[in-house]
Amino acid sequence: MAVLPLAEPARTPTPLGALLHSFAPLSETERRLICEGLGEAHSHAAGSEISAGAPRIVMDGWAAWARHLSDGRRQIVALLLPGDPLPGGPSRVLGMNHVALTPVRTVEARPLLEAMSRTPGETAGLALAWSRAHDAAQARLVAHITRLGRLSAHERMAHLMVELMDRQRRAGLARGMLMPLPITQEILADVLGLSIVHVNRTLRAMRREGLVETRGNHSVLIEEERLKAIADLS
Amino acid sequence: MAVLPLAEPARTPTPLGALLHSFAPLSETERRLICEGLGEAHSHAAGSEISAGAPRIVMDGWAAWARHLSDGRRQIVALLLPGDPLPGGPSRVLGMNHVALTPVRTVEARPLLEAMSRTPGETAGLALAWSRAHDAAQARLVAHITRLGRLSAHERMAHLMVELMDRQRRAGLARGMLMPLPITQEILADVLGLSIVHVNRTLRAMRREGLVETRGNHSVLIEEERLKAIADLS
DNA sequence: CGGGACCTTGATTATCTTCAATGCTAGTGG
DNA sequence: CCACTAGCATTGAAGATAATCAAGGTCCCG
Repeated sequence: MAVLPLAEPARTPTPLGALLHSFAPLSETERRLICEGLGEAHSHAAGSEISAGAPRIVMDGWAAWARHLSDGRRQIVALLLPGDPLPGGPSRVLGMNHVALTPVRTVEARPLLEAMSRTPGETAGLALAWSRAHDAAQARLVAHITRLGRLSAHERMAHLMVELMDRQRRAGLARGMLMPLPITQEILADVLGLSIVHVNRTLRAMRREGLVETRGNHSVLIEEERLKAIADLS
Repeated sequence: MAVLPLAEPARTPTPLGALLHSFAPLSETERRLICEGLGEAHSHAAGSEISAGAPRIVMDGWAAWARHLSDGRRQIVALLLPGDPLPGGPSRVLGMNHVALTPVRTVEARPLLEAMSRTPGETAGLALAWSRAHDAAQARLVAHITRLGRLSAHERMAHLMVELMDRQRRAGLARGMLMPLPITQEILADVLGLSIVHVNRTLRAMRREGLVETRGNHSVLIEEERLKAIADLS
């Protein structure tokens, strides 16, 4: 049996690298840039607010972009998974803020962005991937609007599960039909615009139908094709 | 009585000019550019789809950015009012499309965009206004998510009325508390994620409370402050 | 072992949709 | 001028969906 070649150092593919690579093929140079050309890291406790003066990237854990109403209601506008950028600028506009949903580790994105603008010739693929990732984030906002406006609770849940599977598969975080889901039902409720009780009942019904299956430590196994059918996705 | 000075030709302020001016003060050169530097015009019949290969600007009438589900349900993601840009690129992504809700007149935006990149020195204010208008559109998407996810039917309607008043006031289309509302209740339902019947009942209740008052030809008079209070807006 | 965070469940109520008519108004062709 | 039609608004009744209220239950951790 041949010994596996070790000349190529085992480069642990980070979620950011995998995610960008899923949007456009990256050269060796670009992949190295993604692994090494990142700024200062920072850890955020679960539940803490992430003040984003400069653009950062989520490396580990889940965060969210949320809006609070004065009576305590909360709507999560977007979930931020490993590999996703945290918009850097006017986050405070309209009562929006970033929250760490689990313990989160982020890094500064500026060095990467500067490298991209400094040597555009060598980072064309990276720029394309970055731009496509941005478009995908925009498309997710639009999908979220449709989900909240026109889908029932079951459909919303199915739709979200499919979205999360796609995103985590791109980032190399899902294996087969199994993916992390490290958030509470209360957070799911704030994403889906439902009450926590109704999220619980919806999940119970879906478990009974064999659509999702909780697998210990904050992971779920999903029946992707059936969920897609329910969510009216191709 | 002094004769009004006529040296300055009466420049009818277009909605586009007024809207951009509301985001950043514009020089005389910039205002002239907005009036004269626009591309080919096109009319679209009510109900027709607007295929946007190149970026265009709505000059008159209301359009929408909509997504259709396979069973006929429809969600309007954004309303496009006079002065608003129609995103030019990947509109077909994810089953999205542009629809004229009333008879609509649009013009090509390219000449204006080219003028901005050709003479950046003379169009700094215009560029700032354009960028802020873009940010505002993004903020509206986020507000729409919160509206659909966490507000009741009454709150949604109030919130939308306040948004439409603000937008039309900026574009010079509202006078006092009176603004155009040239869309059917069915379209309102597709914006707000409600059934047409419930929109009707919600409007009736709001009329009875004196919050809105229909004024003939597709116009409404609103009690802005009370609506803001209902919608949890400052 | 106690406490806290999270999940689960039943009972009740509120909100919203669906179904089915009816009315209203403007445009159309005889 | 007048039926006639189409599109839109309105309303009642019934039913589905989701929220709220109120208890437990489970699990982990100090």
